Amino acid sequence: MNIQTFQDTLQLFSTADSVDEITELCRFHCQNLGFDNFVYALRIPTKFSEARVIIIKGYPEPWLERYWELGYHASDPVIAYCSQHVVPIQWHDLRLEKSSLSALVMNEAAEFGLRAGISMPMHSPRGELGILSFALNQERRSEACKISQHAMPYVQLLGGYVHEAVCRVFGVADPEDKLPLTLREQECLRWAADGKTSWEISQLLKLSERTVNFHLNNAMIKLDVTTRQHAIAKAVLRGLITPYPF
Amino acid sequence: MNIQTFQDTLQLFSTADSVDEITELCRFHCQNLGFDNFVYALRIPTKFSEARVIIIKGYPEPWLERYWELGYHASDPVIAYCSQHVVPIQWHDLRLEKSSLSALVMNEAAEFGLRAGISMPMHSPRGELGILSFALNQERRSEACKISQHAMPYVQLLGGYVHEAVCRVFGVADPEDKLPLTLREQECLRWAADGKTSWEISQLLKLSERTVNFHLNNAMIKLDVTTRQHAIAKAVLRGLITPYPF
DNA sequence: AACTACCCTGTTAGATTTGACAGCTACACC
DNA sequence: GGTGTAGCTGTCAAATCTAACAGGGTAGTT
Repeated sequence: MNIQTFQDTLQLFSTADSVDEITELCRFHCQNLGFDNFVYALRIPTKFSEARVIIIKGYPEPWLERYWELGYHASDPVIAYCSQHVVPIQWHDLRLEKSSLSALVMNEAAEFGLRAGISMPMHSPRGELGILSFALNQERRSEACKISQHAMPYVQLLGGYVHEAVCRVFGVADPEDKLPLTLREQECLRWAADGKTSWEISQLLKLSERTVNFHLNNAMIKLDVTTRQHAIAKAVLRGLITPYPF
Repeated sequence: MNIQTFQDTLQLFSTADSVDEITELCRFHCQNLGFDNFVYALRIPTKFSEARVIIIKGYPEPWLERYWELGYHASDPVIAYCSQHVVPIQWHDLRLEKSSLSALVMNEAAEFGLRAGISMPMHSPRGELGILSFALNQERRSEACKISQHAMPYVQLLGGYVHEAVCRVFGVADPEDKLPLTLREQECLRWAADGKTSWEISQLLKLSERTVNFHLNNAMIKLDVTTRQHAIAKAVLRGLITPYPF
């Protein structure tokens, strides 16, 4: 299939309005590109509770179950890569340290028939992270490389359209409650995330130390947490604050 | 140029390490795709409501000047579209209301030789927004449509690589070479980011409270900070830890 | 005038973290 | 055997944060 024809099929995602339709389209492209399995996972930072995860399944069910049960998402090198980049990666290009948790996850995946593959990260405006992956149960390494290499541009293109379709179907585009934090709360949090103590922040903002604690406390209440660490992790993850240099 | 050859040329962005190199590569692709002008703009959120903007120029200078002077970015329909989407748009597909500010901007752009075009939005992990645009000074509308249509997939692919290159060159979110946190350090940090106290973490990991503090202290030393908050902000921003589902 | 949202400040007690002093085991590598 | 790295545990004092009790203000809306 040449690129223009491929591009035309992508328009189908614009009209898909159910999970099943999207799944079918993905399955089609998966086969078409010569892969055995696919999965698309979307992480949506939610209000004050935890993140919400949506999955379009085309992976072996036993693996997905094991994956979530053992919390492999925390060590998955693909997720680590995707949360930092915007272009696709072939799994064999991931730099893994031997006998690391990351390597363990990848090895176990291989046992479930996910031996090689390619993943495309998608970031959207409100911090959503989507990952579209295609996998091969291919023994021969050179063959797998060839297929992955060839699929690179197609997967990158697909990523955007799958992402938009899923976001649309699940109504992710809610612009509501964008900034639950007031200006002062953001300022104080940002400095706290920069390692400043309450007293130091009070000097920076020319406030009393009590006021700084007041704002930070309000921020913690709004974020539904009880420590500054948790508040900062949450705020950073959903882009509510952007700590300075580093 | 077929898609595989095109994909190969994209790898050049990975090694570009100056604005000039990136500009040259963009200029090449601009001509190659049949366009007259291009521009890539990257908006990096810094403080609250403030932002840093980086521009790779391939647009008529007088237009860029006028654009910034009159604050057109506030009414630019391309920016409005790009801040909400992840797939490219052909300008003539933008829904404009007559005699709106948006229409005014587009009309004026046309007077500067930017009559038709296509733009690709790029969002990255920490809220950066990149927009890669190619423009045509083409009188005949049908001709322009054809070129834009054909360029769609190429521009979408280009977007990711230009974006990564610019972010790398300007040190946006540069992880200054991964600091290796040990397994235990990551675990402790992850739980701390989830609002757990040292004692709670010790129960979760079946360690003594002292040991948890020991690991967290080591993590803080490696990250060159003096508080847990700072350590967590840094680790989260660099993707060293992933506190939430995922 | 009442209500709301945001901002500012004070005190106190108890929990938690930070930084310093110690010491121990296990494994890999040269 | 020595060296390095990673992991584990202890005590103690000072710094810092959390949570609770207070109180004050401005500005804009209904």
